[in-house]
Amino acid sequence: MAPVVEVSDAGHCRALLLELNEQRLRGQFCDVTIIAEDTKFRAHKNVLAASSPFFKRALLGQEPACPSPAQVLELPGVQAGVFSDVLNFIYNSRLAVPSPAAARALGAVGRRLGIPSLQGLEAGGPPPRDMNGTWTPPPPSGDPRAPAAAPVDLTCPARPGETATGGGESAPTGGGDASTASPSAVSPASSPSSASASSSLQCGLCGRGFGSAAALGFHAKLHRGARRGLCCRHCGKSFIHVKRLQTHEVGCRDGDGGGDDDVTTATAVVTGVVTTTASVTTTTSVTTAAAAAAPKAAKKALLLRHRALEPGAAEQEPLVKVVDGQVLYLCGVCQRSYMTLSSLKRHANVHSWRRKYPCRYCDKVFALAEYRTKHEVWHTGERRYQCIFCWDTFVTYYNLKTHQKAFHGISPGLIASEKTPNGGYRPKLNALKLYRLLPMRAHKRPYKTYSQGVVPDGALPPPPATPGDAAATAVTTPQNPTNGGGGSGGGGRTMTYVAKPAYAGSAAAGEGLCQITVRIGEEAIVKRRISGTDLRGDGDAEETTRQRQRDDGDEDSDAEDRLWRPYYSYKPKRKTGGGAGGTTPGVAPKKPRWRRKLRSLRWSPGDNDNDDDDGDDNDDGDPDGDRRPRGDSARRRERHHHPCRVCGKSFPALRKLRKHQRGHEAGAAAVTMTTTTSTVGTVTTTPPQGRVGRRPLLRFACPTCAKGVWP
DNA sequence: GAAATTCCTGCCAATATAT
DNA sequence: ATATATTGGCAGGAATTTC
Ligand SMILES: [Zn+2]
Ligand SMILES: [Zn+2]
Ligand SMILES: [Zn+2]
Repeated sequence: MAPVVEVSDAGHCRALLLELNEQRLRGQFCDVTIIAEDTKFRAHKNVLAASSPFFKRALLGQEPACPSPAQVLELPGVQAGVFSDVLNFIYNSRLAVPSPAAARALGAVGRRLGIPSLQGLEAGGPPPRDMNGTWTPPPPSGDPRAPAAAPVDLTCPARPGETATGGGESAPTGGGDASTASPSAVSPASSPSSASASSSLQCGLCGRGFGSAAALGFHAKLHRGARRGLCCRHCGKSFIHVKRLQTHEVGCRDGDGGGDDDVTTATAVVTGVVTTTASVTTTTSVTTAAAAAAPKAAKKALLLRHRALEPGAAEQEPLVKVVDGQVLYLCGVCQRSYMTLSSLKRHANVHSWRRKYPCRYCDKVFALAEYRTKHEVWHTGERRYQCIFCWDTFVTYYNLKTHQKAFHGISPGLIASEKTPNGGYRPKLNALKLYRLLPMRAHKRPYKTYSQGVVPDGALPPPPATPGDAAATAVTTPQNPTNGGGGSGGGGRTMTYVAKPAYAGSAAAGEGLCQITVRIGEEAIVKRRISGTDLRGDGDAEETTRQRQRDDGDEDSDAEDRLWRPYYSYKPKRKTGGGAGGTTPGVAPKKPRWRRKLRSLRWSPGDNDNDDDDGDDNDDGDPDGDRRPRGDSARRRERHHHPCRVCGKSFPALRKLRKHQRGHEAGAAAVTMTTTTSTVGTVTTTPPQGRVGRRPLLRFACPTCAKGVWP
């Protein structure tokens, strides 16, 4: 039967797409993150899946590279700027491509994503019709051919066979809306052909004409940041936040009048600072010849700072000075000095951000690989730090140390290594490790290549291992093979460390709850004695650990190696006067370091929870004004977790936990301990039955496989 | 103000690249 | 194959943030 009224809105599709794009740009309802290079793009799964068979498959978890439905999808080998264009096309059904090279890049990505309209851009060849959606590695990119072409205006043509009411089996592409009518029929943005006619509403960048100021405004917005890599128009520095890019561009434009000889000015300023700093000691030489030029105005300094932020500037030839025969490498941006060139180069990245290290699990990006690694444990919850007294495991070194201080009375200074005035690590010669560092369970990323291009981080790893479920077979290469014992200790020394009772008054007064005997030499022996309260007769659990050579790449022996991992590292002792004082003796008074921490966290577009915070233009010296938002939920969960070792009750703060535990101490006279026995090779273990002063079983971590539940 | 988290840097093993 | 260069993990204190 015929409908009474038929409603149709020719502009509906266009309006819908406009709104979707607005939402994307605001980060609203975004439910997927796409990573291209090191830039993360928030988008809508629906839209992506409707536009690209590859995305459809990947987001359904049907891609080989992505076997499970993903919230985060990485596109190895796709340039961020190119993918930004792809996204813009998907969400706008049109795109202005500025150059033939860009068109080719766009076409290549379009082909791999299976977006028909983009495929045709690639190298002029006929677009491959069938796209199975499988992600293929990027072809070697050096294609110098340059088919001449004016900036391509790519407007998604109507799909053949599509009707105005849609209804194709596959969802329409991002440009599908345009298919409802010919593009020229859509009201707000008219066709490019008609565009040039109305010069009043014409985009100054691409020449496209628009039917309304609003449409033009919207279009212009896409040009501005359009998330197309978010690069500064003046210097090319890339950003993740539009606001930061805009702020930067203002300063960048202002500074650009400075001319080209600013580099020498820069070095002059730098060396000026150097002499000031080094005047205390004896500065012998400063390379990087720079005639002392008159320092310019603050604007110049700003420019200098900005120049230093340019890609590559921070990595340029290092300033070197020699102080007391010691070569120091100076950062040209912040004038910090480093003992090693590699330290300087590593540091330089916090200025240049040439390499970026995005978190696998969230939108954070880091300037150092190590920062990222440390951050990611908050997602995985992996507990690698294991106390050798109680075998409890901890996520961070800090947690371990806090635990050992609180529960075993170990003062950190007693075993701490020396630090250089710069804060660098200088291992104590006889540093005893009273903990054990379990190997990382996360799949190790390949090292970044030398070339400046950032190596894609590879396909996403398998779903994050939950703290309890990783088997020992997942162990990667053992780390930190501090093989000091073999060298010097052949004779075998015995050291005894007596730890205090876990709680005052819990064990017999004055008697150690734990006693560990460490024999140093070829064969390491760790004795663990639980005095007084031991239920097992002699109360002596002994472990023998032998240093072994690593078998690279052998998974099985890796897993086994874990059992063999020495409990400590030994290095020949260097006498320090101190002793039991607690504070590290013999440590030279540290040079006060009034240096700011350089923010290395960045936030991706679409992470709109933080956009409000970004608005602050406080000039705190932070180049990008990054501010860490109010905390990450996962981290909060972690830090709010302070379970009582007696009853297991959790407390948000350690203070409250301690207060609570004092209540236990009154009745702690009857503390009972079981012996935990390990024999190398078979690892027989006595579960902590009825043990007081331990977490409940569920929280007990296996010392060998770090499983959360005791077998 | 204390606790927790992040930043930092010397050192060095692991890895990438050059020869 | 070896030699050299670079990357990243680590300790543990400083700086900063959070409670
Ligand atoms: Zn610097
Ligand atoms: Zn993260
Ligand atoms: Zn412990």
